[in-house]
Amino acid sequence: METPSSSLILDRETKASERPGDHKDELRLWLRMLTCSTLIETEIRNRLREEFKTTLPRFDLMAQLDKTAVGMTVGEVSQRLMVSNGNVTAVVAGLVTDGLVDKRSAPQDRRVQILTLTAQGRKFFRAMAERHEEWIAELFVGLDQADIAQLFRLLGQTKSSLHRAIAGRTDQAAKGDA
Amino acid sequence: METPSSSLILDRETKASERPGDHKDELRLWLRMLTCSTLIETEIRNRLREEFKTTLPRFDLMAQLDKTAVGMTVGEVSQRLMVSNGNVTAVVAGLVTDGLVDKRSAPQDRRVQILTLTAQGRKFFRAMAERHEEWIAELFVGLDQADIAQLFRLLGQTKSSLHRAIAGRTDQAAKGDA
DNA sequence: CAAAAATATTTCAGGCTTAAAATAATTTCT
DNA sequence: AGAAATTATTTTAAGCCTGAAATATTTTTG
Repeated sequence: METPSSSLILDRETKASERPGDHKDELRLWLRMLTCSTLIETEIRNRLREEFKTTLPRFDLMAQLDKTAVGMTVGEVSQRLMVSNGNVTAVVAGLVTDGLVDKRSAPQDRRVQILTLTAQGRKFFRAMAERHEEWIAELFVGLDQADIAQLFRLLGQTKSSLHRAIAGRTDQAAKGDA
Repeated sequence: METPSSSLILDRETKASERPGDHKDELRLWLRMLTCSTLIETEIRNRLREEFKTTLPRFDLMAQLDKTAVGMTVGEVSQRLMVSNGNVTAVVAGLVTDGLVDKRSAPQDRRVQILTLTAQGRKFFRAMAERHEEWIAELFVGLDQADIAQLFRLLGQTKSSLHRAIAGRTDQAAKGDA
């Protein structure tokens, strides 16, 4: 039950906590995050094209393969990159054609394809990775160490929140299907 | 010239400020931001498909048109969404087919195409926008008001830094071309 | 052991996206 | 006015990406 005066106050100073159902702050936050991501991604795409004549999906895929000595399966890569299997298949096809990636079925389980960087691929990737790291640093140059640490921490919280919310909904959907 | 002892210290406690040329923190920050963006975007895509049988590019385009009463040109939309003109042309084509968007050349300048939401389009978009806002709030539920404000502020700084860095490089490239 | 279930990948159809070239219309310059 | 430059959009070719269906292989089960 509200008194008349409290709803007058509500009209004049609208704090988020006093407006159930309003989530404009979260929305603005998301839009700003998306703007930042898009700006960075577009810039990196442009530089990869200009300086290395390649694409971001190819760079990302090679980055995964560079992390391992023994190679990685299609499924592993698709999970880590958060893209579909079919997409990995397609991008790998291009990289194999260019001699940057090697693909062979595992001897003990012929369903599985093992992907590795070729010597040429590894060398090429390492050169790109070095430049890539410099580009990123250049883009974040307006933030000092403390800002970076804080932002990293807050995005860590965000990531946890996202995983919980998404897992929660996925579970519900699965229950509904059963 | 370094004394032997100072390089020993450098080996043992590697602070970023003591390692010129190392930018691992910025890289980790970018990867975490990308993870968050990708998780949110994928989840929103899934929900738009399931609940409204539509796509994120269509939603984003309609969101721009919903902001104006008089309509928007193809160029304006492409600039705001940070996508190519050709892309807007293609997505609009689908929306026009579905009766959600109206497209007509401006009477005073026949190069220009004016895009507006149809009545049906506006109604459909508003329904989606309401759900969309709820979804975003749900995803960020693990952050309190202070976290959101702080993250928003830091992303604002990031955005400025990006604009400066990108403008700087674009200028240089233009100078090189001249 | 053979059928059924599970797993890993590929194929397919359809939509998104871009850069560059082409088209169309307007504005500027002489 | 007429040529040249500019502006707005579309087209095109190529690559990325997805979900769903298909294929191939291995594991589980009866």
